[in-house]
Amino acid sequence: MSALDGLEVRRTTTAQQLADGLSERIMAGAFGPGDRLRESAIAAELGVARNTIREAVRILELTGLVRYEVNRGAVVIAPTPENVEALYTARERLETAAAARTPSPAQLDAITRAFDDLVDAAQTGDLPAIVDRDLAFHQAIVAVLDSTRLDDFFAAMTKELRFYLTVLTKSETPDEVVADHRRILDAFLAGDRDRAVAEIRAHIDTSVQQLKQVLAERR
Amino acid sequence: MSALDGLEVRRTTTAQQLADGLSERIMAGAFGPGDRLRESAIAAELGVARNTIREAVRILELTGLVRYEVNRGAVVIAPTPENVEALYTARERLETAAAARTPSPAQLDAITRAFDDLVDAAQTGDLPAIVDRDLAFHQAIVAVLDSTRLDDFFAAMTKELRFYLTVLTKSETPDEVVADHRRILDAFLAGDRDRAVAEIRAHIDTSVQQLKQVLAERR
DNA sequence: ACAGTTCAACTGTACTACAGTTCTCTTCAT
DNA sequence: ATGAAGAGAACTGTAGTACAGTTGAACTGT
Repeated sequence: MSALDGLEVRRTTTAQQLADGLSERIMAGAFGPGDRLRESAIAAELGVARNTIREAVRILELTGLVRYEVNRGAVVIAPTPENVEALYTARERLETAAAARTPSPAQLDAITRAFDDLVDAAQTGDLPAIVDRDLAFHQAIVAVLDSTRLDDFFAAMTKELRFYLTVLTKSETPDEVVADHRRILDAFLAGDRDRAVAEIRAHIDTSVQQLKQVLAERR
Repeated sequence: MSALDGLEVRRTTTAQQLADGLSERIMAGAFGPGDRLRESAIAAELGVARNTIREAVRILELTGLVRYEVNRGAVVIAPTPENVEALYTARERLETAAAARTPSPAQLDAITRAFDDLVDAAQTGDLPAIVDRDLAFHQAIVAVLDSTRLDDFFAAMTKELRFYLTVLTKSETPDEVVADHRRILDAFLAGDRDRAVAEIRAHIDTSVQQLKQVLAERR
């Protein structure tokens, strides 16, 4: 602990900060799926130049929350059925691949802790927190793959998914969520890799079915 | 075949075209690892405005060929040992996960064709072509995962890797390359998933060792 | 060889401008 | 009412200029 801890000149650009801020607001629902991000409006409101906003939005594109359409600018991604399907397929592949491996004690510990956190959140009933912990649990599973690149990739998908979930609010009760994940955790703790794979597959399958139903109803 | 085939108004932006062009040039070695992309120079040379170049480079960042450093601008990625290691680890996880699945006949066919292409290239001895076909073979393996998102992710890594390989020129002979891949293909064709996984693991392992050695010698 | 200084080059950001595209609203014909 | 058409507003994509702050490299004195 040095005497200079915490002292740090701003080691970031305005555009980066704007990207972070915009990201937060989008995740919080200030912009819905499919909404356009109008540059001049945002620039005026935040008191920065339009090209700076443009850069910020390009940075946002990196995280996958928006995509560019020619002559229409940045558009917030929308949960189309195909998109949701593709997202969950990728998740399933990664998580089952992870479950097929033998986790290190530390990794097993991290998964267990993530589960405990989920249980805590479920008891309070705080829905956004539950979603957060749910996704963190799965991130801990993917970490068993021991690959930072895959961790990052999964984290990006998680961000996208969390956004969809805030929009779609799926219907499972907290108790069901906990029960689902407990089965997965048990399989891991028992060292039964086949069962872990199967549980994860089942869990993701029901999740995607639910989501697709919510999507269909929204029409 | 309509009378209007091929007629297409440019459905892309200048920045996108610039990004594509720059990407090509980087892949071709016009910029080496660690080189900075100087905005004003490029803008002047190509006759576009600097902010357009900036956008182009931000788009480039999406594909992973450059990354931004504060107050230094865009820098071409460099093959550090950690980076190469991380890349190959992610590859190994994805490819072995794919090999653990049962490929559809079409997928098996695609893998076989990719191998044949590799053999053709090896016979001509055209090194860049060999690298291309090599990577295409592995892309075909990952396709067994049946996930477009993972396909895209792998393709992005492939782009990065191809860039490194053009810089590093590893030492395997074409014959060795073909032999290596033939073993993998055989395991797939035999439907022996365990052997396929093992062969892939071995192949990637030797690749990464070779690359790391080349890296060490370059110092 | 080394620390300090200086200066040119470059990035990050702001502001202005304008052509071309998309969106919206109104008008007109069915 | 409904839909087609057209006009105008709003917005994006791009160009160009400007300037403060940072970085890197040459230069200086030690």
